[in-house]
Amino acid sequence: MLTETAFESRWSGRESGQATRKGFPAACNDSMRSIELIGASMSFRRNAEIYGEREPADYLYKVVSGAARTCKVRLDGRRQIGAFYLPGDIFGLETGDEHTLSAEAVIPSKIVVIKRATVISLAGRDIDAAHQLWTLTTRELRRTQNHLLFLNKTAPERVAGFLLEMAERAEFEGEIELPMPRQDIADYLGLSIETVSRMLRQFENASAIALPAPRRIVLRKRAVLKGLIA
Amino acid sequence: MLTETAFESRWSGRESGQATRKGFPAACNDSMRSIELIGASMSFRRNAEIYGEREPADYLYKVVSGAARTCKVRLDGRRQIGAFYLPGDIFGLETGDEHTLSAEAVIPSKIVVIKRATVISLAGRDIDAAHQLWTLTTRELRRTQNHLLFLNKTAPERVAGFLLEMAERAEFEGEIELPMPRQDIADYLGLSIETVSRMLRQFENASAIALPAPRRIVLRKRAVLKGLIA
DNA sequence: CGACCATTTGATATGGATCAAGCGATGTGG
DNA sequence: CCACATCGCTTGATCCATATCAAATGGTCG
Repeated sequence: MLTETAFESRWSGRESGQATRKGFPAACNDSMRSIELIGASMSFRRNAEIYGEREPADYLYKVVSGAARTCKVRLDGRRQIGAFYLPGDIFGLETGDEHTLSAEAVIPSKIVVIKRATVISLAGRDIDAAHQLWTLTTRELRRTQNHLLFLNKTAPERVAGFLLEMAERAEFEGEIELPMPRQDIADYLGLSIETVSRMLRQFENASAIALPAPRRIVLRKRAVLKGLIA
Repeated sequence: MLTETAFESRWSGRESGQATRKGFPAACNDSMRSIELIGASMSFRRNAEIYGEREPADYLYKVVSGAARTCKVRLDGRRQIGAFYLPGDIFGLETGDEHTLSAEAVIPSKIVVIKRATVISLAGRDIDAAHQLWTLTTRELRRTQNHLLFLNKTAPERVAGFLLEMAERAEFEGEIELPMPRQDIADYLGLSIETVSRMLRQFENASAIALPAPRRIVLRKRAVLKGLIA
């Protein structure tokens, strides 16, 4: 099956020529391109830790293939996911000297790593690099603010918002391949997996989406979802 | 009464020599000091809008006295407060070309305003200015991430976290003068005013705090509050 | 085929919202 | 100087959205 093959090549680790992703500001794929030149490429297995909370923030990371998440786990086991990073996205700059969140591979992933000091020292000499670094940070800030905003919405609003966000970042708008399990979505949205599941079912019953497989979501009526996010 | 006088001078608009605030990284009061030199000072009445959502983000702002909040109001009237800014804090850089949140004065406030283009062009020439701009953005990002983290906690955790955060920024740790009404706290924490009120009462019953006046909070047992935030 | 894991589905519990007074300051006009 | 209105806050009673608990189902891989 054609789509299944695409899915496999994109998410399962046998990445064949990391696809250029659509619907993404050019700057994001292009800025800090130098990272790929100077950085080292590393592979991570599913759920492998990329860095831990409180570890010194010595590196920046760029997703080549696969997907990463940042998160904070609390004593009682509750977990908040800070963000998901897809191919082309850069992460690890969220902080001062040490990481405030840990990072893990959602699925088998290739990540390019570069010393933070190199970037910062480059930014100290090259005004363009400095500007790129700032742009990147600003983008991260906007994303975080946006995330913050949906945490005081209702469950349907959160899930609809998540789907629309993923659709914008997806290779083909209108069809989403989710790299992450329901638990990750739940922890990102501050809901239980059961509620996430029920909301998806509800959207499907309203024929706003179709669910050919748990990790595959087809957006049928974008307007219905948009109407939900208030 | 001594403390009452301090309160008045700080929050009521007859600001006498904006106090240097304690417990705050030096960089925060010092960075972008130039703003005060080149910027224009403006006064805002209580609840006056400083800028609106979707307005072009042409300026940066620094609180001289008083307090500001950023927020987003939804169709149904629900409101999420993004952050509070106290004297010395800079805001308005959260975004790209237009503000994603609006900003208002919490109480009568003096705000210094500087053209964003000026700052950005300065940063384009001066590597130090660029670095300061980046530092400021990073700090904002960290604050936002931290805020994000408490939105999936329980009500007591959120309120305790808020008190500890305010205490750290307060002039005198151990005694907090809140510039904002309960509704603002509720909208910042994603709770109802009733719940905020009940949590405060609960902390008072546990003698973790004292409430000599609604806007005045004395921290008696910091450890109890810290224990609550999990 | 069988075991395991992720997901879905159903039943019940609960934290916090909402609804509805009451209360205490602050300010205003008589 | 005091009655009274107003506003912000608190308190109590009830309700509801979502969590939690408990199976059942389905998909994947050895």
